Amino acid sequence: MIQDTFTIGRLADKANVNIESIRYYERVGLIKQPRKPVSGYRQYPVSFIERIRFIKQAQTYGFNLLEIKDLLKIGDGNCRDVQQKAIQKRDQINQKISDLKSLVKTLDELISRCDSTTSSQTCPIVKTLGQQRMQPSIK
Amino acid sequence: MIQDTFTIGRLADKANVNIESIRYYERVGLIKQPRKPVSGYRQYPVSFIERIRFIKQAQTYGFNLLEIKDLLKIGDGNCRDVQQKAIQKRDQINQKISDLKSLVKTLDELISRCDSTTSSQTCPIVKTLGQQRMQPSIK
DNA sequence: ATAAACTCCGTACCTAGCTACAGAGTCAAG
DNA sequence: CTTGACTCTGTAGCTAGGTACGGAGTTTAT
Repeated sequence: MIQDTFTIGRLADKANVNIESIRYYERVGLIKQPRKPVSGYRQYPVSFIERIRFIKQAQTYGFNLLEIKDLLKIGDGNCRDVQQKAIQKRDQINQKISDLKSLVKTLDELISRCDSTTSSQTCPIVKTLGQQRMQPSIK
Repeated sequence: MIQDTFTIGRLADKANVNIESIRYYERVGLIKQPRKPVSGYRQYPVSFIERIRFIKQAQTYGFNLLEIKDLLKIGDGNCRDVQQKAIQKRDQINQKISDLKSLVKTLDELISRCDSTTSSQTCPIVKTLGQQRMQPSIK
């Protein structure tokens, strides 16, 4: 018989998070409580593994749980309501990408020529991103 | 006469952060205490504006203060010691970029065709990043 | 059929990253 | 030369995002 649902412990294991984190995500509305049939034990379908991994990944890109909630909502079906939000998110992410690219470029330069030039007075990494731009932080 | 140093309040203003944050960054070693001549008031050179903005920007890309400290250290001169670290950082950031690109791609698709297709059972955004990869989180 | 392992809920605790406050000293405009 | 704004240090408090714990019920391996 194929295992098609997981208990919370198995899920936590598969998604590589703490059990308590899962219950926390449920509490704050990032995942909804699955059915709890017989005993009261949560029965998670496999899809939850991906969803939780997504949450974890997205965090490392600088999204907070509220923003992640938005992203998940966009993916969760009725995107007509959130199309505008999707566009904003996309633009925001594109901005991140281009900033990160400048950072990589600077790192590359530093990596390849830090043998020759010693101690430049001005820090090039900081200069890369330190300019005023202040994206309006979509909420 | 040209204004070439700032008090903490002016700096906070220019860099668009709270005064207390600046003192906090000092405490945790992200910026070093500038000279405090006459009165004990901190005198910041202009370069600190960029530095603090950099810290703020970097945070929005998912770097924590420790990682930002590393990045700043790389930029701060003797990069011979930290060249290896720079390479790791670059690779880590490149990974972020490519993940974010997939996310943008998915968002684009959703944006353009969510009018036609209604309610796909599987969430494509989650699928994009939810796969196991687990970059080893350089420390 | 019982012990070990798992889960339940609620609440309390923890760390990172700020942010506020108190009480005292300093500066600058009128 | 005073009054209001600014800064000092030190310490306390706050929010987000978890993490741990206690006491009770459930499941499973033997």
